[in-house]
Amino acid sequence: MKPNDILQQHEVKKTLSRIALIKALQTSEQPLSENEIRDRMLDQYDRITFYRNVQTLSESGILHRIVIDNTHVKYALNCCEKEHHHAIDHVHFYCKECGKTVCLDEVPVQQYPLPDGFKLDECDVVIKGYCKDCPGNHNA
Amino acid sequence: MKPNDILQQHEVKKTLSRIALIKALQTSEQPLSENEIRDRMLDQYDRITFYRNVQTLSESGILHRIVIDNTHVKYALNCCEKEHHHAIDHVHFYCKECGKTVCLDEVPVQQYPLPDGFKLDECDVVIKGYCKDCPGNHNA
DNA sequence: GTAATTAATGAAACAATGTTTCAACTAAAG
DNA sequence: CTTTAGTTGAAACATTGTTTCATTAATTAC
Ligand SMILES: [Mn+2]
Ligand SMILES: [Mn+2]
Ligand SMILES: [Zn+2]
Ligand SMILES: [Zn+2]
Repeated sequence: MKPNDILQQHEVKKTLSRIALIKALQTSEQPLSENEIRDRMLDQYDRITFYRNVQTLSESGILHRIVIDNTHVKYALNCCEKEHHHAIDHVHFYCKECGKTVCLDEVPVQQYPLPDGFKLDECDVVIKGYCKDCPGNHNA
Repeated sequence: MKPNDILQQHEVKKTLSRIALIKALQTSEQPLSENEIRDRMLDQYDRITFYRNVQTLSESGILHRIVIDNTHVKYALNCCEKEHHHAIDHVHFYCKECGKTVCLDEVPVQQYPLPDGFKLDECDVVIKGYCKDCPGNHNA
């Protein structure tokens, strides 16, 4: 789907930096870090604008943030089908060796019991391990 | 259990700043942020030492870090019973209104299917919502 | 208890991620 | 084309965390 159409469909203004951001994410099968996106946006990249657009586009349901840990954050386009506003309903995988991150779109987060009176809003699940391209025999 | 005994049992040096850190965490039922710990450590607090001790004590199984998101991290003592080295086997809850964080020690993280060849190392589950003391009627 | 050894501490400087303010600019609507 | 409301980018700042290295404290050997 074309960046222009995605923006129009979600009713946010079509600007050059947003189009470049969406294009950058479309060049990859996997979620990307800010630096990986910067490298793909070339001169259309500005840090402040990037962070603002991440917020706007994530609120409008175009993309989602994946917090691996406090120092690693990835960004991915949402599946075109789903238009949830901020609910990430699937699990994420992170390879501790190569850093590759995968949206496991087919793996829904499970329901966990909460103490009485507690209300659930969202549930983040990040699985860390080693992808099939990485041996990861770190203790063998 | 006394800080001194905890440190001895896990075979790390008994220093003033480590004892003060453990004491600080023991004053609270819930996980604490760095600032909340600082306020409880008074003049025994130093940022660099704090971060180094968090690393050492977490590697030795005395405490664990809870990454709520990239800007909110909490710290909690491990249950005395369990001596897992870095495996957090339980789910965490975070109240979006008051920031209170709860170790749901009785709620184990569930098993999720991974793509072929992928190896699991750890799985972080953070549930965000509203605790029983917070209405959280943010859209009602 | 004292000396020797080994690890921990704290100052300074830095790094990564993200935010706020505000003037200039651009996209969308009329 | 003009207006207007939203977007951009510069500067400065905030938070979380690390690295280096000289000094200091904790443990071990005597
Ligand atoms: Mn995803
Ligand atoms: Mn916990
Ligand atoms: Zn890998
Ligand atoms: Zn609350």
